[in-house]
Formats: sequence, C-alpha cells, structure tokens
Amino acid sequence: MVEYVSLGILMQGKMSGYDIKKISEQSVSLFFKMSYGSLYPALKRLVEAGHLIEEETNDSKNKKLYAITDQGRNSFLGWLREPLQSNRREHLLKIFFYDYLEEETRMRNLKAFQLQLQSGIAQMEAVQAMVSKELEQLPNKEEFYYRVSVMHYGLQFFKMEHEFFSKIIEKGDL
Amino acid sequence: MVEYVSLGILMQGKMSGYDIKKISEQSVSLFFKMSYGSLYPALKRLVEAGHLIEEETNDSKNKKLYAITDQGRNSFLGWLREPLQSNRREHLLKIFFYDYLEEETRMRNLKAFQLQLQSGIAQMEAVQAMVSKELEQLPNKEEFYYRVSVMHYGLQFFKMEHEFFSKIIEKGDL
DNA sequence: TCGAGCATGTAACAAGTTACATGATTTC
DNA sequence: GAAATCATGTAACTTGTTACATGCTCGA
Repeated sequence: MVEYVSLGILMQGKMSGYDIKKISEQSVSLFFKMSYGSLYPALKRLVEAGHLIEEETNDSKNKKLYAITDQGRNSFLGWLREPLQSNRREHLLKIFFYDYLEEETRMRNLKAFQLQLQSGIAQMEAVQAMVSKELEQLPNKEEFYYRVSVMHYGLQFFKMEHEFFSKIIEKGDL
Repeated sequence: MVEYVSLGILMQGKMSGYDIKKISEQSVSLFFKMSYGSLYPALKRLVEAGHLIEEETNDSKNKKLYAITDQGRNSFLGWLREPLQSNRREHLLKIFFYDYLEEETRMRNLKAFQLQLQSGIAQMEAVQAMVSKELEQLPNKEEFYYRVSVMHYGLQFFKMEHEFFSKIIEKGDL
C-alpha cells in the first residue's frame, strides 16, 4: 500500500520522501499511516521497477526528488481500477484518489461496492434481530451491554457508509 | 491481536481452534478477520506461555479443546485495561469485550478516548474550513470532488463515533 | 458416494513497525 | 547556541496472509 499511496501523492508533482510523508499526514492519515521505515524502501523499489525517477538535488540538504513515470502512472491507475474492497479498509484510500480515475470505472466500482454494503447490512440486521430475541430470554442481559452496543455501532456504521456512497454516486450535496 | 481475541473468545468457555474462528466470524468479524494460519500458531504460543491449557479429546475427530487459565485471564484483562487507541482500529474490538472489564477502568478509558475524538474532530474541522476556502479560489474545483468527499466522510465518521461513545458512556438507549 | 463442513497444521512470503543512526538547516 | 524540523536511511522484529497439505464425518 505504501507504494500506491506514494504514487498517488506523486501524481501532484515531484517531491522528496520527506514531503510525501508530510502530505500523507495532511490528507490520507485517517485511513493510512506512513512510516519512514516503510516509505524509503518503497521509494527505492519503485525506482528499481521504473515507476519513479530519482533526481538528486545538490542543494544544501542533499535531498532527492521523485517523479512519477508513465509506467508508474499506469500501475497506480491499475490499482485504482480494481474493485473496492472494504475488508482491508483501503477502499477510502482509493476513493480519495478517484478524481484521477475515469468516470466509467469509478461508477462501476462505487455501485458494486454499494451493493456489497447493502447485502452486508441486510445480513447484519437479520443477525441482530435474532440476537436481540435470544437476549430477551436471558436474565443477565446487562452482562452483554458492550457486546450488543458494538454490534449496534457496526450496523450504524455501515448504514452511514451506505448513505455516503449514495451521495457521492449521485454527486449529491456535500 | 489474534492472541487476545482468542483469549477473549475463550472467556466464554473451552472450545476448539475451529470453533474460535467460527465464533470470531459471528461476532467480531467487522473489526477483525482471523485466519487459521495465524490462529493455530497463536494457540500454540498461548499454551507454551501458560495462558491456555490444551486438552486432547479422543473423540473421532481428534480435536483439541483450549481452556483459558488464570494467567491467560490476567493477560487478557491487562490488554483490555490499556487505553483505547483508534490508530490500530482495535478500539472497537476491545470495547466488544468490555463487559469483562471493571466499571472504573471502562469509564476512564471510554472518557479519555472520547476526549481524543473531540480534539481530533476540532482539528479536522479547522483543516476543512481552510481547505474549502482555498478550494473556492480555484477554477477547477470539480477535479477535487472525491478528495473533498472523502475528507467530509472522515469528519462525519468521527462525529458518529463520538455520538456512539456519548451514548455508551451514559448507558443510553440503543 | 460425494460434497460440504469439521479439524489441524506448516512454510514461504508480504508488509509494516520500531528503534537506531546520522547530519544539515532554520528559527527563536 | 539550543531546539525544532528537514532529510535519509537500515536492521531486527512483529504480525499476518496465502497456499499447501492432510484426513475425518455427516447428510443427501
């Protein structure tokens, strides 16, 4: 993931590793934390793979500037085009970069994900209904307060996400 | 984490590795996915560390039952008592098991986390205000539609989480 | 009898964290 | 002149995934 996030940030223009990290903190830090220990080796690999070009500046700080190549751009777009998956939580990361993606793929993926969410919600609602029935039979309900709350939270969360997707699919008011 | 989730599930009573996975899917799968490749080695380590006792059943399927020891219970509770941190997303996992924790620590941790959320929200709102001002100056606003949407989503999400915490702290209606 | 589910495990690999290590520059 | 920040990197470690490997049992 560091690699794709780095490529995504470098779509803006060339910059140093240090800058990439700073920008990631100001933008995608909600969904993704980057450490130098993963970033610098990743940049090295990307250069070796021809996805980036390294440029040594001989200014005082001897920092290096990284620029994305066509190959890198293609690789990044390939990643963006993949179906959205919520299991790895990378879906929001991808959507953050969706302005770079062509409308068609964008809509296809957003709608597919929307459907997944819908069936997930239906499933969870079924489970919840069952659980709360079972729970009512028990004398010691309060012992499951946090369990139940967290399940409830999960459901709420998915419903919120579903609503969010509806809005961005319709390019609704934000 | 597999280790703590396994211990948490075994607080209910002894069962096989296979069962642990099944139960994890029915309960915490929203926040945590378990694979056998991590589960079985984890169980082995927990036995070696004295946190679990392994019991061979000689029934046809030759499955093994795992039971939590006092040491394991203490280790699990130690983990539960740690402050909640949202960076690793393990906070909901912990809260799921919070019925096992004493009220005092529970409230202390929930309230501390609530405060963190609050300052996070304030910070994000400030950033958002700045960004949307800057954005209005630009002629090509639409090129940042997804970026802006995702940021908006993040803020919404944290607000929702904040509300959730308010409710469970007050033992409010769910 | 055949496939789904029960049941356990290993090995290679992937990805990232943490701590360490270093040094220049800017700002107060 | 001290502290913060810019700037890059490595090595050991942690954690988990994926694919492979095996074999039993129960119901249709």
